[in-house]
Amino acid sequence: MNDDVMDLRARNKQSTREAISHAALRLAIEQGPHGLALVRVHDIATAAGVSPRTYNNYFSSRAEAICAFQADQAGRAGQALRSRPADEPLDQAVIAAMIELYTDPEPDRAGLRMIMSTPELEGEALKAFSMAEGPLAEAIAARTGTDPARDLFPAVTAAAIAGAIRVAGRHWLEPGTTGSFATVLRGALSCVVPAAPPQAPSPTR
Amino acid sequence: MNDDVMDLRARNKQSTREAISHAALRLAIEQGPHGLALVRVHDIATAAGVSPRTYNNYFSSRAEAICAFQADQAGRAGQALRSRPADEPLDQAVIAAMIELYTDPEPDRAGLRMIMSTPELEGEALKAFSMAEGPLAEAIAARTGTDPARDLFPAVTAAAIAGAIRVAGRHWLEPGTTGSFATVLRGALSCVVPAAPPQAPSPTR
DNA sequence: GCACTAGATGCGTGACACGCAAGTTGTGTA
DNA sequence: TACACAACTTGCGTGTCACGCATCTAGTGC
Repeated sequence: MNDDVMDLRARNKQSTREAISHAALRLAIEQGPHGLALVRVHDIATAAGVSPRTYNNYFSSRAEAICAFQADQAGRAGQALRSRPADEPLDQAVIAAMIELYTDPEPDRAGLRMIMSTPELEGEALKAFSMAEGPLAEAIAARTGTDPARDLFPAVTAAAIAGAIRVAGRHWLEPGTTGSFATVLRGALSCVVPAAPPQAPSPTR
Repeated sequence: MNDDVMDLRARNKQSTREAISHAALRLAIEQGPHGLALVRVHDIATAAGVSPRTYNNYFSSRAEAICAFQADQAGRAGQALRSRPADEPLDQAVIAAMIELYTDPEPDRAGLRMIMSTPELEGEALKAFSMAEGPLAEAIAARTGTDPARDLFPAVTAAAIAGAIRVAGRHWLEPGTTGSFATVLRGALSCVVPAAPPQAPSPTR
């Protein structure tokens, strides 16, 4: 996709981006879901070692900065699915790919709880998860030999996968839930991902 | 749910809310997806016949006001599913209920395009669609006799349904798509909603 | 008819996103 | 190595916004 060897510029850019989003998430966690308003842009920028103006060059809202990690991770979903062997059934490939992507390492409970149970972050969190949908749909279409422009199956399945991951996360955060995130995720995904697309493609036009 | 007879206060409140959200959506459509920033709070309030301060008593952001109709509609999804006969298979009930909810009347293309293809509105639009999930999950659990606290099936399916509706909307807006929204919606939903929950409930703990 | 309460409005404040222009640091070339 | 160019950072100024608070208005119930 892109060179393993990035420019110094690109690497600096990447690392300040990570510094900002990491600082934003850390400060948000410190204040908790009810004190989000207390996390000022100035604090995030200072904690990341940049000026407030630079923070705004990278993110146009606090929510975006806080959820950047989730968004980046979701953006890798398509690639994760493509890396599975082509002869694997769709459901098994999806489950294996998503478990690898989302449990290596096991998610940080505090961070996940922050972005998933803070009303002000809800929209941005949904946006982050939905970033997986486009690439996922393409990967599904490629794997199943369906034409995404004519058949809704890839896009719908991608949306269902993103939704299942979200639901799994929410459930995993509930008090009393034992078991690894991988187990929960497998259970959620197996509810909605078929082994193969339906024979009669859904008509679209 | 609530009395058919609302008091005058409640009716006024409801109509003010609708006036504001309607004005917000109308002005947004006038400016188009690329001119959203030109829609000022003051304009919305004036168009709705209230003061800017009152606008803020109802909505805490322009996006929220613009997407209020979608959010309200999504909030009725659970009720729509419950109104289907109890002996109908899950998939047929869901499809019938969602088609009734979302095609009576046929959606307004301009409005739907506005909220679904404007980046600044994306988060709020996703939030609006996701408002269907909670009630839908409860209705699904009730219909299938599953315990939502122990089985992920209802919540995952609800999320998949919301996602399918979203994808159907996006597809229906694409140029070159003929056919009613009902047709597209049926095709999308039939990709992910099973006739019955899987025999072995997904383990959750 | 009257006291009470929910909602509407005006004002003031703190924060934020972003355009602009200047300064700083990395890159490719002679 | 030196230099010209491009990318990135920063400070400043501006317009907008969300919201707390106090006040006024209109609907409700006795």
